[in-house]
Order: sequence, then C-alpha cells, then structure tokens
Amino acid sequence: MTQSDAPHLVLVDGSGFIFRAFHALPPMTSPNGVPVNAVYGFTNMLARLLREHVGTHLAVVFDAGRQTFRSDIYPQYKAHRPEPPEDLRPQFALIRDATKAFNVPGIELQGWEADDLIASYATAVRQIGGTCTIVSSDKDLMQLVGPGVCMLEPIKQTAIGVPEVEAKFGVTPDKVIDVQALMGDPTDNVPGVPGIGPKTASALVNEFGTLEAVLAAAPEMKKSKRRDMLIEHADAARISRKLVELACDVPLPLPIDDLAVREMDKVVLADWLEDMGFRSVLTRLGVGHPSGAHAHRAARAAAHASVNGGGTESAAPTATPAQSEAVTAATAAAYGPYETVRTAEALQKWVSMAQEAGLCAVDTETDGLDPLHANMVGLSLATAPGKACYVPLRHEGTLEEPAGEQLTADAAINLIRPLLTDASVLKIFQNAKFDLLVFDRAGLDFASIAPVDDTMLISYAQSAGLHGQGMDELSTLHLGHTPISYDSVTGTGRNRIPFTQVPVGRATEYAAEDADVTLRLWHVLHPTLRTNQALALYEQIERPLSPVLAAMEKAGIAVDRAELGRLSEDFATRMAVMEKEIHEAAGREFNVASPRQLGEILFDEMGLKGGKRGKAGAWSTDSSVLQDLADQGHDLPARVLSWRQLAKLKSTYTDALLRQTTTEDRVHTSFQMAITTTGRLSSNEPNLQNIPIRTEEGGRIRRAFIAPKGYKLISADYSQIELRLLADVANIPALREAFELGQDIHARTASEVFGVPLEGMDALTRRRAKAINFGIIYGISAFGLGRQLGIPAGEARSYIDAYFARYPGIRDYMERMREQARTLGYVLTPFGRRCYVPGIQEKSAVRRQYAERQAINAPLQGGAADIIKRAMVRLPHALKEAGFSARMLLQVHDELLFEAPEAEAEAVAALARTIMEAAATLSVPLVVETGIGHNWAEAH
DNA sequence: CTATATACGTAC
DNA sequence: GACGTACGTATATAGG
Repeated sequence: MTQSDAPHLVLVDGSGFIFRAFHALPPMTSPNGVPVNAVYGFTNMLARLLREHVGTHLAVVFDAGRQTFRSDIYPQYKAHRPEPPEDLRPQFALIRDATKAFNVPGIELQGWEADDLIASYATAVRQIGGTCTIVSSDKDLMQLVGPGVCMLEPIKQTAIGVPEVEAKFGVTPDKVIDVQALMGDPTDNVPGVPGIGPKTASALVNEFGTLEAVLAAAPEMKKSKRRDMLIEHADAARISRKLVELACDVPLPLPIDDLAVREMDKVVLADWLEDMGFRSVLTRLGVGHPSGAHAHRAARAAAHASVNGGGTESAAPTATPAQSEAVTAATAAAYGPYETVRTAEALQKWVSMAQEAGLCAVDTETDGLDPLHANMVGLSLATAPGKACYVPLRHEGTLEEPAGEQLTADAAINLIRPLLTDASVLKIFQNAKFDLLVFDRAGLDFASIAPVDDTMLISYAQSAGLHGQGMDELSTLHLGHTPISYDSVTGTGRNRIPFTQVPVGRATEYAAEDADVTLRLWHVLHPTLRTNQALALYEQIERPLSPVLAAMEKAGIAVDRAELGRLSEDFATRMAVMEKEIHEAAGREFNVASPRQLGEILFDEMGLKGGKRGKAGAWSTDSSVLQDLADQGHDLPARVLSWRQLAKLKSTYTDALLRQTTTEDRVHTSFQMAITTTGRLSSNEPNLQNIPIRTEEGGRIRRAFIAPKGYKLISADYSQIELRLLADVANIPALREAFELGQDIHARTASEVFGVPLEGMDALTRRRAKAINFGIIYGISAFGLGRQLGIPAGEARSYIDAYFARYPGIRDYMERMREQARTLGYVLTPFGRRCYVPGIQEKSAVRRQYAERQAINAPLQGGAADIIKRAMVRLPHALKEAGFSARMLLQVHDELLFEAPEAEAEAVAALARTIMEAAATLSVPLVVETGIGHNWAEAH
C-alpha cells in the first residue's frame, strides 16, 4: 500500500478499552489457565474494526507508566486509582500480543497517557490534510472531535461526532475542557468546582464562552453559593483544565507513514487465536488453520482438564463449538425490519410458521407492570432469528397518526390459543411468569400454556450474582446487540406515555425486536445449561416454578382491612403523644424521623456521650446507639426507639398494606425469581417476606393476615434447614448425630463447645451457642459475633476457636468454599446452582473477606432455597392429587403458607410436611413444623 | 417538581 | 470496616 494524499488514520484507545472490556465481560480463561476476558473483548473489537472500519492507517495506543506531567501539576491526579485487579494484570501483555498477531502497530511512550498520543497523532494527521477516527468511548477524548476528527464507540461501533459530544456535554467539542474543568471528575481526582455539576457547568460555559470568562464573571453572579464556590475554587478549576486538556505536541514514536495498514499473516493470527482458545473469532474471521489446529487444541485442553480435575470449565462464550455456532446463528441476521400483523389471516400465517418451526418466542406489551391489573396492548412472536412480528391490539393512535386496523384482543387470543397450548411447540419467554399472568387475564388460562422456556431463568441458573438477568443486559452481553430501550419508546418522567399511545410502527420495531432477541438468547443460552451442568437445576426447579408462583401471586392472601385501619389509627395516636414528649425532652421541636436532626439534638445540643459517626461524618442514631444511651438511663433515646418502632410498623406495613389491598380484601405480592445471588426468591410490591413477627406490636400486623370465613391458614416451615445443610455438606459427625437424635441443636453445640452437660443448661450458654451456629452460616468473624453477643471480640474469638477445635470439618468446609470461589469465581449449591462471588480476588482485605463470607454462606442459603423450591414444584400437584382445594399462598425462604377449607386443614398440613421433608435426601433428616390458625401469627 | 443517595429497620 | 440474603420508607440533596 502506498501513502495516500489524504490518509485516514484510525487510532484505537487500547488502554481505555482494556478496562472497559474487563469489567463488562464474564471471567474467562485461556486453555492454559490465564484470565483472558479483556483480551477476548479486545480481539473481537479489533477483528470487527478491521472488517468494517478500515482506514488507510491504523494503530493501537497504550498508556505507559503512571507518572505523567499531570501528576507533577497535581499529585492527587489518578493517585487514588487502585492497582488493576489480579485477573487483569496478565492481560495487558496479552493485548499487546493481540495487536502484534493482527500485525497492527502498538504505540506507547513513557510518561504520556494514551490520550495525549492520540491527540498528537490526530493533530499531526490533520496538519497533512488527513482525517482521523478515534476508537474509544472515553469522554476525555471528546475534546478532539471536530472537522476531520470523529470518534467510534468500540463496543457498539457507533459514531460519536459533534452532535453526540454536544448531547453529552451540552457544549461544542472545543468548549468541552472548560466544562470538564468546572465540573471536575471524581474518577480521576480532577477537583473542579464543588457544587457545580454537568448541567451548571455547560450552562455557564455557554453563557460566558470560556472558563476564564466564567471565573471573571463570578463576582457578579446572583446565586451566592455558586458565586462563592467559583471564587474560592478558581485555581482548582484552572488546574483541572490543565489536567483534562490533552497534549497535542507529544513526539510521535512512529511516523504516520509507518502506520499504513498492513496485510496480516493469517497463520500467525490463527496460531495466536488457537493459543488463546478464541475459536469463535477464528471461525468468524475465516482464517481457519490449514491443518492440525483442532487436534492440537483438544490435546492441550485435555491436559489442562486433568490437572484441574476436569471441573474448571469457565463461562467463556468460546467454551464449546456448539455454543460458537449458536452465537453465530443468533447474531448473523439483522434486527428487523419486522412485520405489523393487523388481520386474522396474517396472524394465522405466523401461528402456522411457529408450528412448523416447532418453537417460537412470545412477548406481550401491556399498559402497566402489574400483570394482575395490566391489559394486553399487543403481542409479538419470533419464529427464527430476525423473523418476528408485532400484533397491535389496544393502540389508540392520534388524529395525525391513527393506529390503523387492529385485531381485538379476544380475536387474537383465540387465534393464538392453538399455538400456546400446542404441546409440540416450545414457547420461549423472557420472564415467563409475567406473560403467563397477562395471558391469563386476557382469557387464556396460564396453566394451559406449555411447554414453556424462560431465557431469564436459563441464564439465572448459571450466572446468579455475575450480572443482571434483564433482557437488555443479556442481549448486550451474549448477542452484542443493545435492543431499543423501553424508555426511548415511551419517554420518561412527566413525558412518559402509556404503551397504548405509542405509534404502531415504533411499537413494532420495539416489541418484535424483544421477541427476536428472546429467541436468539435462547439459542445462545440453552446449550450452555448442559456444559455448565445446570440443566437439571433449570428443568426440575426453575422452569416448573414459574406457573406455581404465578398461581400464588394470582391467589394473594386475605387481610383484615378493618384491623389494619385500627392499627394505623392506634399507632398514629401513640406516635403523636410520644412526639410531644420527645420534643419536650429535647427542649425544642424537630423532625423525629430525621436521623440527622436527632443526632444534632443528642450529641451536639444535649452533649450525650457514646456517639458514633457514619461514613458521611453524620452522627449515627441507629437502634444500637439509642439502646446504649437508653441503657445508661437517658429518657429521650428510649422514647425515640419506641416512636421509631411504631413509625416503622405504620409506614412500612399498616399504611402500605392498606394501599395495596384489593377490593376483594386480598394483597398480591410479586415474587422475583432472578434477583438474589444465592437462588432465594424475593418478594415485592408489597414485600410479604418481611412481615414483622418478633415483637408484640409486630405480631399484631401478622394477625391481620387471615383466612377467609370457613378457611384456615396453614404454615409449614423447615427447622434449622441451613444448619442441617452445613452438617451435611461439611460432614460434621456430631452435628449430624444431634439432628438424627432430634436434639436441641443449639444446646448440643453449647454442650460440645463449652463442655457443659445438656441437662440443666442455662439460657445464656445456649444463646451463645446459637449465635455461633448462626455466625458460622454467615461466615463468622470475631467482631461480628462479639457485637451480636455484646462481648469483646477477643472473647468471641475464643468461642470460635473452641468451636473450630471441636468441629474441625467446618473450618475445612469454609476453606474449601474460599478456594473454590478464588479458582472458579463461583461456588455451587448441592443442587448445582452456581453462585458467583465477585470480589474474591480483591486486594482490599475488607472487600475480599466480604466475598469470602458470601462464598461460605451461598451454598447453605442457596441449597435451602433449592430444597424449598423443589417442594413448591411438587406441592400443587400433590394437593390436587389428594383431592384438596387448598392453595399455596406465600413462601418466606424456609416457610410455606397455605389456605385451605377448615375441614382439610389438618390433612393439608400433614401432606405439606411429607412433601417438604422428602424434597431432598441429605445425610441428616429434614424436619418440617406445621401450624394451623385463623391468622398467620396463629398458624406460624 | 423529579431523581438519586443515605440511613434505618423489618424478615429469614 | 467489622457475621449472609433481601425490600421499603423516610429524609436529604441535586438539578430542572
């Protein structure tokens, strides 16, 4: 290639990309065990760049060294940046190897940041009449955008030009550094001016033109806080400007001519990709190795597996050829255009296509997020990647833009019913429980929709704790495609419109894409269930649970609305009295609900001792602090504690529950299936998993959850399930024996650890043993146990040591979990659920130890979640089989709550107990305790 | 006025 | 900072 008269130089911000890719991608390792996720991201990006955006010249630019002229001007600049994580460090060299493998020049210069080199090259190429594309998403480079210089976002590969920079900073690119100087940048320790954020900064620069003009105009400004800050921090702003302004006259390590795009050596590249294990890139690039590559790699992979016991397969998207193919198939087709279906004939055609395909993705659009009250506004189907349609049903349209012909919801449901109930066609949803309930409300019984797969649950079963399970996130991650966002379709805040008012054309683009993406995700994710050994977990637990939870949510639970109202009244009256007394004790009126104001009263005005400060420097007034003060005989903190208890019960429970109770006097929670890092469910709107029970006042709220006339509530809860799992997985003979014999486990522990006889054990000793047992489950620390028991950490330490000495297997278990988390990044429950533990490699001891405790706790908490889920999947069928009309209503982690006709109650309790105790076979018995009552408190 | 952050407190 | 997992309410603050 010869030097062109008008070169186009593409500059890749290598250093910026490394960090972004490292944090965006799941951990992966090369065949020889080195972490390579950032290298993988970089390789993909570079390959795509070479394919789609080649200029005449190309280079990758890196940072070199941490000392730059900026740290001379301002020592704090980037000074607080921690060392890169351990998993990233080996990847810096590998990324430089990657550029070599692609035969692209890598550029770095000691003492200069990549950004300065990029600025200098961009300037140089402009001077000789050329143009420049900067591949980076770093906002600090946006100051360079202008005639002949644009940027390219490296992951989505979207262009960043003057309009995009203006959208981001609110000013033209030449004024970006002035704005940055004012607003500062906490991530780089650029100080800026306190109190001035992005909005104010751009407004000021637009008004006055430059930073200096803003600073000059400051004394005349009206807003006093802003004026004072600008004057006081003017020099900080000037320094900030020097920090963010890029140097454009750095000596160029290589002349531009040397950056001319070169041919790559396919053999070198293919060899390197093989070494890294990037088979999918190899396939996509079509630089397949002429001979022997597959055998070569397979042999190395096998050697690796034997070293590590064969259990170290990572979540890398390159894990198997089948997965690579699935990714290729799912990512090849275009996202749209999609068809809008307006007639019975057209819908019938899509139903037939789905039946022919044997599977389809389905998605519903509604006018709300509560599936028990939302109406179906439209539905979409996808039958193959890129092939999807949207069926508008309740779009309203406007005078200028009528919605046009639409099928009625009833007509569409009747046309689609044969498809959704066809046992030979797999229906794929993202978060199936929601759509099942929407269809149910539209007249299509959710229990008849089968078979169903759920991409959210397929992903969650293998990646809890690693990333969120929302469709957009999964799509970006696995398909490299960011779907149209809901917010961009409906607007946000005051401008938000209901989906019924979204124009049908736009709705089709959005909704059909959702079904398309869901189908593609299924193609990519479902095969990974097998490779990650999560197929049984998904098939036997997560997948069948959706309709069970849907039924529970639909059923809801009855509440005594009048009683809740009385409680609210009672609490309000007593709070008013207390508030008056509190104000009198304080000597003035203040907002009792404000911790800040309370802290000032107690510690500044009244001068009480024993205050702790929180991280923001404010006085802590949490219950332990107030309790300490109360114990010293102070009256005011004791009264505040009582006030707080009632305020909590009223605002969080009685008032909130009254608001959420339907006209049928029932409340319907929503169970979230893919939120927690351990596999537990969560409950929201309202949260019925944290209804009070421990105090007398709280118990009154639980008594307001009732059985309707003629019915009873039945509670069934696992006794000590997490400790039983611990005894099982850690194989502790003494604990196992205690459970076998049905002994009081905490008393037995006390007896073993403290060497006191079981007979006549005193309550305090048992309480200590109980605290240790719970502490073990939580990944005990001497500090935590000491705080829990109100004893010095040193004394707690001696208890823990005695415990470990008596049960050495527990220490082994804990170390095994730490080690597994360190080597794999996740731990497993006994049922094969993967719980990722981010942070286990952290340098900071505090954060690392936190991750270690998660690793210890997750198999126990998660194992218990697996067991109760297994019981929940079996119970509805078992109840029906036995001829009961009882319904399961709630799950609270180790408890299930049922509602049954009075006559059935005893038998239902017995059945629930049988099913729950048989839900898993451990080396210790599972024990379930049941209770029956008119209300939840009585039943529990 | 809305959106976000922090503090606090329920549950298992 | 300091034993695990959640969710919701309240203030306070930032920005429009």
